[in-house]
Amino acid sequence: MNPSRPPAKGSSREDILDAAETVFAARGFEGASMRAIAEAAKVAQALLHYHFKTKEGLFEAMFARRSGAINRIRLARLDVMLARGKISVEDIVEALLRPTIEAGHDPSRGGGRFASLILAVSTAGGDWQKGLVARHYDPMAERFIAALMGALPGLDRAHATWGYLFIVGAALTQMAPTGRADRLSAGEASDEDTDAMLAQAVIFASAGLRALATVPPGDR
Amino acid sequence: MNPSRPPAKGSSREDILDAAETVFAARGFEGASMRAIAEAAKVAQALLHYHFKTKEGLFEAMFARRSGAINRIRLARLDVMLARGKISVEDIVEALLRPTIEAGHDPSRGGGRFASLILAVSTAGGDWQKGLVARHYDPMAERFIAALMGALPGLDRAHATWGYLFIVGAALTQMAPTGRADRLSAGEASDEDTDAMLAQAVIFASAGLRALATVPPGDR
DNA sequence: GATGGTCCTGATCGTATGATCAGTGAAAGC
DNA sequence: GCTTTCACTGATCATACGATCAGGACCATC
Repeated sequence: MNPSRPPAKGSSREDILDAAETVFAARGFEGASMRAIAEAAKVAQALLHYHFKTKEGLFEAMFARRSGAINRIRLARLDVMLARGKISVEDIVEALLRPTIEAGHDPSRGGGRFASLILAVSTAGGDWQKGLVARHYDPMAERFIAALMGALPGLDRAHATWGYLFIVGAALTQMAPTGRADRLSAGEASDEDTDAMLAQAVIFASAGLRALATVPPGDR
Repeated sequence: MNPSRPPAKGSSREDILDAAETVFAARGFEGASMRAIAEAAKVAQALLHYHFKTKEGLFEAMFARRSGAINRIRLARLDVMLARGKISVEDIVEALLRPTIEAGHDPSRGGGRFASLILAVSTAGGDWQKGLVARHYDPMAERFIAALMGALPGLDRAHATWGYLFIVGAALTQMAPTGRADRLSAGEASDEDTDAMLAQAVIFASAGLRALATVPPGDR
């Protein structure tokens, strides 16, 4: 019954991570079951525990793999721009947002489902989930916040932080294809068209940042 | 053991909804158990099924109660402003965001935890959860989108929809007290200070909206 | 050709879950 | 005073969960 050739070495581990990504994104951490992931990966359930020990271990491995890939691209883009000298806010925002959208390594759909996962993790109450975000995203976030302050004189640390968080929140919530944009706009906007969404997000966020950078005398 | 006076009639039903709000917000839909909710409400677990039939029924009842209360306030504020004539974008954004923050009816903490819940529901993949958002939020959303278009000539339906969604996404993700703002800003911003956050959000969002309203000739 | 290691499986464990049901006590209606 | 209705409970059900375990297949190395 087993195919005579075992496939490329170590492939089942990646298969599990792929399946975990799909199932976790669709049903959340608690909603996803090890059985469903194993079935999606077409391996025995015990193999998940063999590779990742616990459900949390599997989740973190999957989370680290994908977020690491995205953040490497983000920082690479940022470094290229910084090396070139003067940067526009638009460039920074685009470097921050586009890699997440393009992160879908399955050809069919972009990284929208992973976006919901980040969102769920980053707004969750649990300490473990907070730790995940802190470990895997904070270092990258600090570099982008610094870059924003560099590009916009007048933007202090507090405002740059709020700006960064607003941008990520605004964009992340729109990456999952929920069909809500289509519904509310009577079809004139669509969350399937991630490129159009990103273009609007860049305009929206950049203007918002510039406004935060020019707070009048009495701010708070 | 039972107190001789049964408390104010129908109070245990509200107690259950209160407890459900707390537990669902802290652990998510799948992570929350009927047992934990019953314990928090200090009633027998079977009573939850007596009042709400299923776990989904309980969730929807709790969701409807809280979102209804928030949206009533939102729309009331909007109507007052519309009746007064000219409206600023800032007013609309504030009318949209502040009620959610102030929605905490427990004195200790604001509606931050409920914000995570909306977020989880609105980005979830399940059809049932999409339906929840559509039923309980879309009518209110459409009125605010229309108001935005009224206040900003040049803002068409598609852009107003994106703007609305960006605003809600940006603000909602910052309402849950995760401590992330404090961390990233080295203490100069805090997500405990929801008033400061809201002030920044209004500045950020209003500028973003104005930018979306003044898209040059070649848009997309 | 035995040994050891790695990848992988089927069967099974204890537990926690959502849901159901028969029944209790008290108020309301007649 | 009897019955009906309502709010509520403790006990229990079937199921699905995460995790574990003993072992099998394969492939090196000696």
